[in-house]
Amino acid sequence: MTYPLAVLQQRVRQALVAAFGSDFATYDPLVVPASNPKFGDYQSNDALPLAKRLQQKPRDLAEQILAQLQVSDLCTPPAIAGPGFINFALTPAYLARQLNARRNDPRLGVAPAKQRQRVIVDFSSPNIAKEMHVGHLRSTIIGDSLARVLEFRGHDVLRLNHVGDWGTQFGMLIAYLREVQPAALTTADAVDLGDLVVFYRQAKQRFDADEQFRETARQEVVKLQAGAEDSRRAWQLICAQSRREFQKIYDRLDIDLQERGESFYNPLLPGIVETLERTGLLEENAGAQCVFLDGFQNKDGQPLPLIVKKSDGGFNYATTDLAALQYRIGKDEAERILYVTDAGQANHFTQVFQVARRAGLLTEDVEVVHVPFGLVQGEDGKKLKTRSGETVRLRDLLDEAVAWARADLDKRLVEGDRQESESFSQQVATTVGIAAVKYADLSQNRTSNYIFSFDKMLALQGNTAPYLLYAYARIRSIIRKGAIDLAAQNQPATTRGVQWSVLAIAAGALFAGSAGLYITSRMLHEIGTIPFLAGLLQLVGIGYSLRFGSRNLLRQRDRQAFRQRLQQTRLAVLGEPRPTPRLVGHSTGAIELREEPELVLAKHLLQLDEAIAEVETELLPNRLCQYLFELSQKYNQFYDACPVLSAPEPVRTSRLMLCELTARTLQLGLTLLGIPVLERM
RNA sequence: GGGUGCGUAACUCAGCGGAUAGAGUAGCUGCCUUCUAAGCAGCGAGUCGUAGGUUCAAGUCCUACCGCACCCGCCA
Repeated sequence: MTYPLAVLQQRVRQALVAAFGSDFATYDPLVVPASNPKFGDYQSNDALPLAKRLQQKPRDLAEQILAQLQVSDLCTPPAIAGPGFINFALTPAYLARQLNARRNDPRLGVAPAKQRQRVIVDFSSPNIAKEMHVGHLRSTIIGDSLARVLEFRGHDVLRLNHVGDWGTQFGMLIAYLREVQPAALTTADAVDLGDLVVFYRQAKQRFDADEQFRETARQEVVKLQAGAEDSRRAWQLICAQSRREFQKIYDRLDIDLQERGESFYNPLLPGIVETLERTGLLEENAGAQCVFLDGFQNKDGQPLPLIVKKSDGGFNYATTDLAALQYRIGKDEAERILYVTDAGQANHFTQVFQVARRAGLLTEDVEVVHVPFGLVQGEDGKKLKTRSGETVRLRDLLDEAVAWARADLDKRLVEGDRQESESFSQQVATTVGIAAVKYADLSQNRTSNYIFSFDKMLALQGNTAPYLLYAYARIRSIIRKGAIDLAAQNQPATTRGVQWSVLAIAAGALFAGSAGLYITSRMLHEIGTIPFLAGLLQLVGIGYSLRFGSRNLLRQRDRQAFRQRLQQTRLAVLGEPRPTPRLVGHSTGAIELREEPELVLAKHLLQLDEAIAEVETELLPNRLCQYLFELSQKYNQFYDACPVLSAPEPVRTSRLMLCELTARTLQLGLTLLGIPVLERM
């Protein structure tokens, strides 16, 4: 099962070899979707650039390619047009065959990557003791989506939350904590994060205003780094409080993330400086240990240093990033590392990567990519600053999005004279609101700045999540009705649906099983975070890679089980009368395509792999959004023009199956964006 | 001053060296006795910042300039 574009590329390559020799065996043909539907579905541009190389006119070359081209099994006879384009139009029979072949494939024909890689996606990364705000939204949402796509393609993905759990701000926080709430140093849960944010501000005020306090704070950092018991305890307390609050956000957003903060790399920092010393890169400047960079200058044209050890003896973030790189390559065995952070850090990463290369920490076989995204700006076009006091908290943003969606739903319920349960309304509003927030972010090219606006983000028309979810819900509605009819006609009553009691038992078993898995995987994880024990494990011969693999397996099964439970809860809450039988397997009919909207929809369904492949290589989730939006548009056009349930057989069954494939494609795509679907809305 | 990114319809943005540059919003006009109208069909809207260059072909690549934003030695 291969997608049309890949097949055509292959055929063009074969034709080129036949026409011009084996030099073209490794040539990458320029086959692309047609620029305009009137030219067909795909076009080859290969004749044009070859004109120079082969000293012939493009149209003549096109003729020769055409003479060797064998595509009669999928296209109408191709035609040469314009200066030398070759246009392809897929036949309805081929489209139908391809779609039929995908009906029982959960991957919808999207093949796993040929070369599976171990990929680290470093994203989200908020700072401890601060609240997550809109600035974290982009990293979190984009990073999650990229990780999902890479996982779907079969890569071994490690999602790391590089939280800011270390650094000078902790000196300030601990010093202040010691001053105003000494009880917190000994009693658990004496403060909560709501207070902690205020607490941070107060500490900062104190820090800015009082020279003496600044000195105390500095000493506190030294004590913490030296491992003083009570300082460490205060630090852990602050981290734990913060972590709990972050987790609430991640749960709401359905983000799976493994915390491994900056402090994790602390033991490796002196080694990094030693390595730099040994490789002769380290220089002292004004009391600081630095590496002077190639191609970076300061205002006076002097080489710019990357400081790895401050004059006060402390390390800073560049050192931590170098250590993290070393660990991720050496211990995690990463082959590709993605850093999903704002574009403002581009310089920093270029510098760190440069030093890492020169020091031999980073070798050619590892790909490190800074995946930048634009700023979150206010309506005034200025950056939304953390300390402005005007920054929108993520919590509030999500609340507001949900409230907005709820108001809209309530209005629709009144207008449509519908009665729905409170839990239904809550479920729909929550899903739609959060989906809207995610989609608004993902659907934009991440490199451009993002003008933050409730109005636009939560608009429920146009290229938005609600539009896609609505298209999905409409399809499911048809399928429910159509499938039930089909069942009444064709199926004995005994096979109808699943008993709720059976479901309940299954859910219970799943829960128990996954809890067990969770505990096991958690233990393995905890062991792994203690370097000594991890080393011991290696000694016993388990081996790091084995551990990594098994943990991922467990995590994946764990996740699947959780998702299934969630799905069941959703069904129950949404009050669906009975589980919807899948069409696949119920019907002996096949997809046949006659009407134009059916063909247009079919062709688009067969471009899913192109969209996914683009996200994987370009790391731009907006390409997938664009694909899904166009798919929804094409489905809605089909919906308008082609009645499904009232159509005579075999058209009815064929269209029902087309609906089902569209629904599954939408669901898969949205899942890869981190957005769940709704059966009804 | 140096660096990075951006500049496309009234607004928000897509755009992969290829044929006549696309969506969505907002505005206007139609379409619900028929599968969910959060929908569909239609209309208007452009010197792709400016000027050069590379190329058979440039919104896309290169150079310069203009404008905006961000980064630039001990924060991350």
